[in-house]
Amino acid sequence: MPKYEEIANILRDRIKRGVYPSDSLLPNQTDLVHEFSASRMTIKKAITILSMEGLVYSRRGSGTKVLKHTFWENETSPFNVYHGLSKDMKETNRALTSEVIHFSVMFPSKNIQEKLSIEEQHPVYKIIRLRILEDKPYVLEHTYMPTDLVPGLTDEILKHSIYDYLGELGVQFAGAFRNIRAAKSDQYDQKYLNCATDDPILEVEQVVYLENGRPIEYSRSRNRYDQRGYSLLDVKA
Amino acid sequence: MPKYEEIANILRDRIKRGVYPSDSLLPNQTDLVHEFSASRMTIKKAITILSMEGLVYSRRGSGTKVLKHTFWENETSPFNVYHGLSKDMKETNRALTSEVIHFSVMFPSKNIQEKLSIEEQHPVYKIIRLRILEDKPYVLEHTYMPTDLVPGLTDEILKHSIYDYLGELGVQFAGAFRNIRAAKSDQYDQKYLNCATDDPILEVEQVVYLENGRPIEYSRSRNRYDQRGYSLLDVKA
DNA sequence: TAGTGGTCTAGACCACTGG
DNA sequence: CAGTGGTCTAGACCACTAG
Repeated sequence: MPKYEEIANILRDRIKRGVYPSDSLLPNQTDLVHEFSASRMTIKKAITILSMEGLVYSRRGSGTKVLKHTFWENETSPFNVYHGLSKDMKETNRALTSEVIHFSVMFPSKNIQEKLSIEEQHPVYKIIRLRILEDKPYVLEHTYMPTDLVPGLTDEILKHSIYDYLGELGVQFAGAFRNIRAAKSDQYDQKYLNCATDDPILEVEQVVYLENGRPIEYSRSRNRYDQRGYSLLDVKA
Repeated sequence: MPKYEEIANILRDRIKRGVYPSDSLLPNQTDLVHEFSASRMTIKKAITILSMEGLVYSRRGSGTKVLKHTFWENETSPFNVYHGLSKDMKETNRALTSEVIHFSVMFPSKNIQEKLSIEEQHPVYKIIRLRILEDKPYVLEHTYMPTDLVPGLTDEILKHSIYDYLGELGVQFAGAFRNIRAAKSDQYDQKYLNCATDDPILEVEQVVYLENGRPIEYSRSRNRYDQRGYSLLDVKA
């Protein structure tokens, strides 16, 4: 682990423990340089991390202030790259199971071709899974993945975690692009998510990219409106 | 403007013009050091910006690759800090008007007190505005702001842009925290957004923070589900 | 093994804040 | 004015990738 991350971890810990209380100032960077035997560039990098997390705010001339973070301190997700629902839930110790509703191989439609940047002859998996959280229907996921990027996908894997399997394959992610919107529930949603005809759906459309820039997943997640939201933190650059 | 931003701008421009095509490699950092007469740390910082924007991806040992960015290249919003709807729309040359439905001063409820980190005796503005985009109802905004942070707010200002006014006051923002969810439309929504009883709503709940860490705005934006979505880009750190 | 990007340093100068 | 954080440099070492 890089030194700047270690320092960021220590400082974050002090903030959470109240060693540096809300509205107080962090020690100035030169002091931190001495404490951690690091260069100022390194200290600065550590503080930048905390600043991206919304924990502190630095201003030229006046110092680095610890912000009140009550609003998001008990958020589960650290707003970072997607590792699949299974991992999310493991971290919070909530039982997640999956029911495979559909699993096939097909040639991609125009839309899927565009989203996954592939040609018409390039086969893809089509997967529909119902994710069940603590015995209640949670999300209905429609997923498309190029077959060559995920060799050996089986029904058994789908019942557990695709992302665990991708981890075993040594796949590395670069990032994801998402669109979030509200939608009316369709018959599929009503049947599997067990929702009323006038219940809305929170749809998250997502393309996940690999390190080499190739899209590995295009999916639409249909979430029960009363079970799932999306949180995000925007920090001035 | 810092040197690393200037360099990032030049590189971004070259990528968008196709001087560095998709899937090709950027010149290595030492070459860029010579071209821009900068240190490697500065070049690295410039590349980090592009990487945060999802334009390139760097890997130790193999170089920095230009990614395909067709999926989000025509996105309007650069996913950064909120500057108000008015500014968003000015940039895309779309006519936005506002109808002030409610404007009053009140003492905050428990919920508002928490969200704005203020006491019960601390008065706030309560504002309800209907934003109309190109003659069609777009968003119904319920907004609360501490009165002392926004002195001299008038009906006239609300008809145009709060954020323009805050700019005049010299207010500086630090960031925002948002929750996004789907919801059923209520009578208010139906009346002002002109939507059907079974039309869903995309609700964005938001707290905007100042540089000094004080929340300046708590709002709930009720968006017509067929007119507005939310896009975001997640990049591996 | 050669070439790449990631990290780190020590020191410098500057812009800004606040008394 | 003194003290703060923001930027920048030149050079160094290391981790990783690929031929």
